Amino acid sequence: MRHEVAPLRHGTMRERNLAVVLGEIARRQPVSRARLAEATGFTKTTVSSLVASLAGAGLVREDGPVRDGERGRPATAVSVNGDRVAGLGLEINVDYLAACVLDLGRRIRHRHIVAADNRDRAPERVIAALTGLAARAIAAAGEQGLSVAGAVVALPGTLDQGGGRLRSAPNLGWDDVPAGELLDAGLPALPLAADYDNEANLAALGELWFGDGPALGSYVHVSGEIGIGAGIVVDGRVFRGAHGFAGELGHVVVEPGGSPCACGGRGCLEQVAGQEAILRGAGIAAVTATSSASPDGPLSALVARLERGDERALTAVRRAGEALGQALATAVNLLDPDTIVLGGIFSGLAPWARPATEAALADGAGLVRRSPPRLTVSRLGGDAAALGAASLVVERVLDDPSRLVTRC
Amino acid sequence: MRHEVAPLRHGTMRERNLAVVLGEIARRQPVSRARLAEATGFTKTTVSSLVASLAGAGLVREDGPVRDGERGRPATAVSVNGDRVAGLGLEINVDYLAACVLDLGRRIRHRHIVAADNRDRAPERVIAALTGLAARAIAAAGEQGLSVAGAVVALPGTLDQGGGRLRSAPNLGWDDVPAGELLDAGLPALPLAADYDNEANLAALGELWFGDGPALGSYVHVSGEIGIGAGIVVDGRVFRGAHGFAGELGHVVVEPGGSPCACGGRGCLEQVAGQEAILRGAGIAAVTATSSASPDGPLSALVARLERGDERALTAVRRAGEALGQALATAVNLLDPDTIVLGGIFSGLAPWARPATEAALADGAGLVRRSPPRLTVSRLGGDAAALGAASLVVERVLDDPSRLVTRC
DNA sequence: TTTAATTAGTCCAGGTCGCGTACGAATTAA
DNA sequence: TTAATTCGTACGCGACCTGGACTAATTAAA
Repeated sequence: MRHEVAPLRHGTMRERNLAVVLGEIARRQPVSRARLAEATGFTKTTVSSLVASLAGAGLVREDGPVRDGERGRPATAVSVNGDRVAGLGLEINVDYLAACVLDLGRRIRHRHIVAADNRDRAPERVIAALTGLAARAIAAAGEQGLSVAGAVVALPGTLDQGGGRLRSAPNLGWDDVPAGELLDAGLPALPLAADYDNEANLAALGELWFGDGPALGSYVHVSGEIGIGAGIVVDGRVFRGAHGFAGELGHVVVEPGGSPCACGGRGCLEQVAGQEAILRGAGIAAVTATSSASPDGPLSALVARLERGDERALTAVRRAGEALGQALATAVNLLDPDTIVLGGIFSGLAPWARPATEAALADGAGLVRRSPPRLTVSRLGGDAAALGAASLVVERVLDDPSRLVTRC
Repeated sequence: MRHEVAPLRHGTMRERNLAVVLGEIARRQPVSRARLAEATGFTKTTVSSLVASLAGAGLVREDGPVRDGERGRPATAVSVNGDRVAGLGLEINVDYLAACVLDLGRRIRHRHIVAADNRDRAPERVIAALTGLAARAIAAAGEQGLSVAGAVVALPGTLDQGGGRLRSAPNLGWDDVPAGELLDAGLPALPLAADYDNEANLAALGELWFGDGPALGSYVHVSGEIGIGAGIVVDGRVFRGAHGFAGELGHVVVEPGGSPCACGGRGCLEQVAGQEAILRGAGIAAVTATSSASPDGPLSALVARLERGDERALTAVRRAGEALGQALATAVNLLDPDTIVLGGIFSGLAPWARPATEAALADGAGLVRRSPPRLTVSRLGGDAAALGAASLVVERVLDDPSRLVTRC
């Protein structure tokens, strides 16, 4: 099975070269055409032509003359134009909906989170609520002179590759919902087709652009919520496996023969370190659909107990951290990342869980590599996936601006 | 961190298009230029020009007229020329050296395995022996009119990305050996630079071209020897992780708190299902460097006991199979492959180990995906990695023939 | 047997796009 | 004011794909 290689004609060449120059501008802005020519290897002529196309599409802007070196004619700096094109990120999660708009400079231009218990609500109604949010976001963007190029939607469950069909979302109580179709029907037409992805994958991308950034290298981002997922990012791209189900960290077995899990296995990580398991272990009543109207009610109760030194809570959280470290050690042996990022509930519990996680990680992923990977804690809030989704739109535009450049 | 996108000039376009046409020829051979034009979307003119370049380099051959449809002028079929260019695969392993030559049609033109206990032998001497094998292989290819385009070397240990520095090869007793440099010095100059990779990765590729082929989809290939490694192949390409250490299946923990492992952990898969552990469990004396002059001496002893129904041996092998299944379930949850391929010692032990492996796999990797991946057993012999290495050279030529095409 | 239809491959003009050199523009140093 | 330096553009060139016309080789029908 060979990786499909597409025929290259002049048009494709131009498209790719637009992306090359735009990428270089994004990386070095503000930057002169002369520097771009040096950096890319193109001639100044070619750079000028490409920049002109990009400027025509509003993707790039001239910033006026800038003295670069000591002598000679001053350069006209070119930068990514953050005031014309934007990306829309949407998220459906268990207890909220979120939308955010990012301009091409990845500045947040609009951000709206609506608390709402979506468990066992009809998918159609939830999706209608989301498209409403989307319409308001697009309008808000418009008021700032931004036109939205495309949207990506984060969904909390396993998706069929491509179509955006939500195969199962246990925490939502949804099963085999054609979320992609429903959303395609409800969203306005945009230059780029809408895309759908797992919440864990997009939260991981959010970390790349709004967390520690490129310093992360290749990393595994744990998004612990009621379930535990992991987004695997290699070289700036999400690793999805053959069918898009890669990164199911929650069902790595950490206690062979342990308590049964809904997945059919026994001793899965989720049974030890999932939100419900931790709360149960800490002696806090399990959350029911009705009792959790306030988003992190039970979690803040847990944190309160931890802060006051409650032994039972500490033990439960430490055990969860240890189990997480064991599962992560396995992931490190198989995936060899530079960094592990703890997100979701684990970022809030990190002060108490992290030592155990780090110890277990060092234990299990020691000598094969030189050293275990760095362990960092996410500083992102609940809508990390929406941010990641919007970032993905921005990345798509930067990676292939040709869709927005008028052919001449 | 954006994926580096290289500027595209006319030359690059031509290079890529040569690869497109050559790939299509390889996929459909024998095939007419007219069909190629349809399949690729190029005009007939362009196809003719590209085919002429490829033919000039000896990569492709005209096969004479062939009646394709019912009416009309008969086509001249074009095929990959298997008689001019070849790839060389080399392998250093614990108890043998191997070389093989593959023509562009992936037919084996030369194959030589030399049994030799390389444990604790000086790296320089082993590498000198291998370059001797290589010289003979290149000569044998020459006698058949084949010129060797490049070589890939399989090494049994963890490698630094790129340079071919062997960081550690515990089963060889080698530590931080500049294998790449030594081999570069000893091998004759070839059009393509020599490359180095882990034995497990290359054995996995061997499976792709000499085992079940594309039907495997994305897969994890287990190469159990004294250590246990896994080659992860997604979309026809090896997944290496950030530093090239991905796929260390042997150090996945299957018995938390179990027996200590050289890696610093406890209860690693290798401690339960590695060759030494199985032999110990079956009551067969552990292998020492001197006692294993005959390659699979102790293993065939084990198989003999299994065939005669020895309880102790059966128990050890079943336990190993079960542990392997547990580790693989974890790998499935994280990597989401289509298929698992059992290679190395596990292919010989499959009749006894497989049921336990399959059960454990189904247990741990059940409901998150629709079903656990297919489990198959490799039919390849010991030099799977050498075959994979030579295949990789062939794949490189097919993926980028421009190096061999004389610029005009 | 001739004629029309059909399919394969080549030839030649044309268009796109990057390359290279030359040149004008804008600025600093002498 | 003049020379040096650097930036960006203009214009001709060459690489390479496109498209239509043309030749070649064969089958089906008249």
